[in-house]
Amino acid sequence: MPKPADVAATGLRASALTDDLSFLLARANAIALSAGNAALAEHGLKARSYSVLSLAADGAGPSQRELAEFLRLDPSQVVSLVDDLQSRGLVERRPDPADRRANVVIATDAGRSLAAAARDSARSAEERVHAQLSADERQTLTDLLRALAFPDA
Amino acid sequence: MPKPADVAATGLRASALTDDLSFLLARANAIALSAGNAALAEHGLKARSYSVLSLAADGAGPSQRELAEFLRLDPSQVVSLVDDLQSRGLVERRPDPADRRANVVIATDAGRSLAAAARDSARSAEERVHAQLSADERQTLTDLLRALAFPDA
DNA sequence: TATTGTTATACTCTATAACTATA
DNA sequence: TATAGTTATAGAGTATAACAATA
Repeated sequence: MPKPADVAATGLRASALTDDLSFLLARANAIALSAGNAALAEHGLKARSYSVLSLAADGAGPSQRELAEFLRLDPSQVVSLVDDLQSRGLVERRPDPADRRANVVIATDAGRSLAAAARDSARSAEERVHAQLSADERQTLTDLLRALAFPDA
Repeated sequence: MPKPADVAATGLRASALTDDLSFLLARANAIALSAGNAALAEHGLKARSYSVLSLAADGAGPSQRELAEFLRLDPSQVVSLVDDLQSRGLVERRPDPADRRANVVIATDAGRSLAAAARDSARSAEERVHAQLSADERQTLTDLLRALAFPDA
């Protein structure tokens, strides 16, 4: 006998929203986000700060404007995310020699090792959340989502 | 020659995040959400209020608790969403005869026709956003996302 | 003139706890 | 004792505008 929660959900699962790609995207994202945030919490990170740290650790040396664009954040939000990471000694701001208006954000050694540890936590949480998909299905999903996430590619 | 915006994104597109299912989910959702909200604005709705109205119009007669669960919202958030829709004459709260603690939320005639109009707007916006996917790919994506969105199904 | 980063501000969303009425 | 709805409130996230430094 299903719990009340399941019964309730079952009743609405025949609704039109269940075929709505945007709704499914929102719900799947909410589930992944809360699992991800829970997994990252032990490292003092959230999805946002993790993604900034991860990009800074990747060696591409992104400017804050590039981070804002890639993560779909307002530049002012990037300021406070980088402030936080910098105050914890995880990233540095370096003036871009080619454009002195711009700050290049680079992970410190501590930042790189935290990013690696956080990535492991995030990945194992993700595997738990997506356990009902086969490896093939997960790959297909990743490719399709990438097409939506980067339409101009 | 690509615009600076494209160049910037291209630089980061080789990053590890680009293979991260949770990140792609977040970015695709952000894109779909902003397109959806823009399309729904002409009806005085947002994604949240639209989904509540849509479920109320579907005839299943959900309680507020069922709505909260299905939409992954806190019950107190559902209160204000229903308050707003009710004040505009789009839904009614009816006490559930079987459990007088519970309110069943049902769309009025005006609510049903607004829901239908809003759904058309939302769907054509969605088609624009997802134009680079074939019908087959979109169906595959919908099925895979449904598995993530409703893991217990 | 336009752009990068920054600050300030207001607004929305989210999470929590407490209360009431029913069960 | 537990649950549905409600209220209040604080915190996080989001959006906007304005400014200094630089292009």
